[in-house]
Amino acid sequence: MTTLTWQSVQAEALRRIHSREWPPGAQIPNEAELAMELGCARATVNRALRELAEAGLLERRRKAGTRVSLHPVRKATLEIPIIRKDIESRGFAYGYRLLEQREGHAPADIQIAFGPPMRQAMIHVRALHLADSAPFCLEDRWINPAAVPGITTVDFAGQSANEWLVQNAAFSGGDFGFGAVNADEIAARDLGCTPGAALVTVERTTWAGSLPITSVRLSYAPGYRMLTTI
Amino acid sequence: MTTLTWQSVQAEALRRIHSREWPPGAQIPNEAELAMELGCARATVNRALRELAEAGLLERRRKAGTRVSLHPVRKATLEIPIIRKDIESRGFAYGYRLLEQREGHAPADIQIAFGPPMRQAMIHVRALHLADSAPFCLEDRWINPAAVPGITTVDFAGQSANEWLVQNAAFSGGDFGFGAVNADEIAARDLGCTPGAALVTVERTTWAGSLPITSVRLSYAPGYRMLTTI
DNA sequence: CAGTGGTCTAGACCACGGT
DNA sequence: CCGTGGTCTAGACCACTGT
Repeated sequence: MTTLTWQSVQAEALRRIHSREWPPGAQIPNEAELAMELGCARATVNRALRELAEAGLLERRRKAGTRVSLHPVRKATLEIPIIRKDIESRGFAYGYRLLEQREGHAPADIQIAFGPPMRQAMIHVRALHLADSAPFCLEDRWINPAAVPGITTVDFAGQSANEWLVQNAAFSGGDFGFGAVNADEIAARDLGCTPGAALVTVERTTWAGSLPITSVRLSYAPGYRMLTTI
Repeated sequence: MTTLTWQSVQAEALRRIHSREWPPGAQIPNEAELAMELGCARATVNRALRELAEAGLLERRRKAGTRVSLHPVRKATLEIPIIRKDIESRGFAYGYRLLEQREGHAPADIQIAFGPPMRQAMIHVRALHLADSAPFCLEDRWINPAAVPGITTVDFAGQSANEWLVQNAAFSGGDFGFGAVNADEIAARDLGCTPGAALVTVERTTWAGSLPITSVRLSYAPGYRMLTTI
């Protein structure tokens, strides 16, 4: 007998879901029964179904068993690469230009994102990422110097704050937001687009435990799209 | 002795990564060694490290062992709820209005998204999703009737195509993209915003195997943001 | 209380891919 | 070749939760 892989068990479960053999809302056999029916160990069934549950196709609860989701919440995983990698993977040459680096006090919306008011001056960095010499992405970043010792002496003219922080500041997690804005005069000038153009914006605040490290807002040149599969 | 959970093994691994005990780029002990050191089974170590590898923090290769990623590609998971659920979870009352439903031939960009040219007429649906009676999201959808038998007789005035399809068309996967556009005259009128306003757009094409089912473009009213954590 | 999923274990075999 | 991760198995105990 050929031993089943968890992938084949998962494929069989997907087939039954798609064929309506297990219709939406229905309860499916429990792990022990499936293992016996398919001829594999329960752990294999568990591995297969666990992933489907994580993907939102199944809902599992102890004692209540496993059901096919009525309203599957599709989950798309976005990869958040370093901007340089993003540009290079699109087949362009990467370029970088520091626009501004100074200390100052963050505007209210950044302070709110950081939670407790930061009394210390923060570091403000504005930079432009280029793809084949064309503006690709405008970076507007605030860094909490208290979270990153030694940062006040770093010059971000040669290396982007993005990459420096990845290598020098261990972070444990972050918030991530995504939206659209009309380019203001300054962004339009830096990105070489018309004022009012619709820009994709990505905002990210990263933390080391409960200590905010940095908050960055990326504005992408018009036409930028993020792609993934579900 | 208390048995370790895979979560605690994972937490210990994360601690070593964040503390630079396992610095970026370094090779870490193999599974058998870690299992012995921590006092658990190798399968437990495997489960813990596999998830970290999936998250992009570790890179694992047979024979070569496991290394801490130099440039961790953070992966953010976006949940793609049914629009009604999205609106309700934001605390608004959901409303829906069908704007247009007819048969016709899709524009070139949709046909390209669908791959092989669709010779049969497709169904075009335009609808508006409302949050507390205010326009929230404009839906522009093309449906392949060959993939969804019986759809030509469905009236989407009462139920959104979104929900009808979820319940009646099994799909196996899809492409997902999002970007930003300036509202054109029509979108501005339907969404009640000014022409030129920056709108978040989500485009999704879903498939049943290799058969395209539907391609939808959602344009969200100004101010919409998608949020997640990494 | 009892059924179900969640997890751990010890051992085994195998696939991949550096060397 | 052979070390390493990937996976399967059979059995066990436990945590949660519906009844």
